[in-house]
Amino acid sequence: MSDVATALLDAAERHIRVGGYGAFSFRDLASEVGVKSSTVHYHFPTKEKLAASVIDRYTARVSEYLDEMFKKEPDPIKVATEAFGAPVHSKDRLCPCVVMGAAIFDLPPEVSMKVQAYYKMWFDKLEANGVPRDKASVLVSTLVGGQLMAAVENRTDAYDAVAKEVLDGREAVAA
Amino acid sequence: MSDVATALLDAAERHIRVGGYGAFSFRDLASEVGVKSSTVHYHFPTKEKLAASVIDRYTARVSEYLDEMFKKEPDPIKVATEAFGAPVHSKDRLCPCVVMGAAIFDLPPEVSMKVQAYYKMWFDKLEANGVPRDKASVLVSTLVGGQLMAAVENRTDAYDAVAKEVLDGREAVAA
DNA sequence: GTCTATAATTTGATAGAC
DNA sequence: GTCTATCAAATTATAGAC
Repeated sequence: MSDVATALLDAAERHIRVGGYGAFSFRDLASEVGVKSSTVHYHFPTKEKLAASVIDRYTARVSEYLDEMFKKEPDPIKVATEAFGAPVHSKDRLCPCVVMGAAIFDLPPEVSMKVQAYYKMWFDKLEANGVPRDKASVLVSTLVGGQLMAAVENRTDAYDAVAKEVLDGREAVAA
Repeated sequence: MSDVATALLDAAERHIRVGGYGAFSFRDLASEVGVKSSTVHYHFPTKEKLAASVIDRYTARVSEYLDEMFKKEPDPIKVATEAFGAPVHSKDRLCPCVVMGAAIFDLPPEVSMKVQAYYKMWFDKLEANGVPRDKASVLVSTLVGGQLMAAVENRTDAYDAVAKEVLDGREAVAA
């Protein structure tokens, strides 16, 4: 992957985190990276492929991050609450798959499949670490909602409250 | 409110539920209602005002619905899980304020304020029915996430599982 | 209130030179 | 690989006739 292609994916991911698939144009990315829009088309033939590449790369990155986390922290609930909290506590604020997930029925097919694959990655990873599929679905839903509401309310601690509730509930079950 | 204006709001709301603010144009609405795009501008001067009117009307509708519900059902958790479940179990599938909330930083100011006002309405209504503000925030987050993930997974029961968890948790706390 | 017509801009995408 | 130049289409919005 060339430096330009990487920079284009970075720029696209930033825009997607803010407003989803419709929130960037080839010219936006080009001007931010310092090339022309035809150069973007050289690296990514269509917008659909570009967005799919963004989510693909993002999924791989989070997957690796989770593998690292699980080596140090055996509690999957703690890992999940921290992972979904990371964008909230940074300037990114929202996961690209939360923003795009809300408009899943409006996405080009390749992109919606990649978004679904991101969540499947999560469910597989949680299952491999002892969380049954149905519990994983509820857990991810809760943290996704926390992320979204922290953005809407513009309060980091709206997410933290959800995370605390999840962690307390786990202890209650474990006890 | 004229019949045409109402039909335009209906059409806009349908599109927003699928893909948010960017998912419709004046021509889309016009052709669906059977008028020309300039007629849409007669009723709503700008797209921002139109979207704001959609959310305004939606908030008022849900507010009335909640008042009705609370007359028959005193348990606010049950009311909330049913209310957020309604779009999931219909062809609407997503609340317009869930879709738009995910892209809150990308919305025109008037629209993002209306979306925030929708959630404030929820918090006020829950507080008036005995749910403290911080608990309300966690509850709404969880149900919003359930709605979003039911769409992503394309399974109604992804929401139902979240709703069940919320209801079971309430009983545990109440016990 | 609704129409025709159009302005001004932006969009995704392509052809072809270098 | 990157550029200039361009296309065809779509967008929000306005002016003015009826």
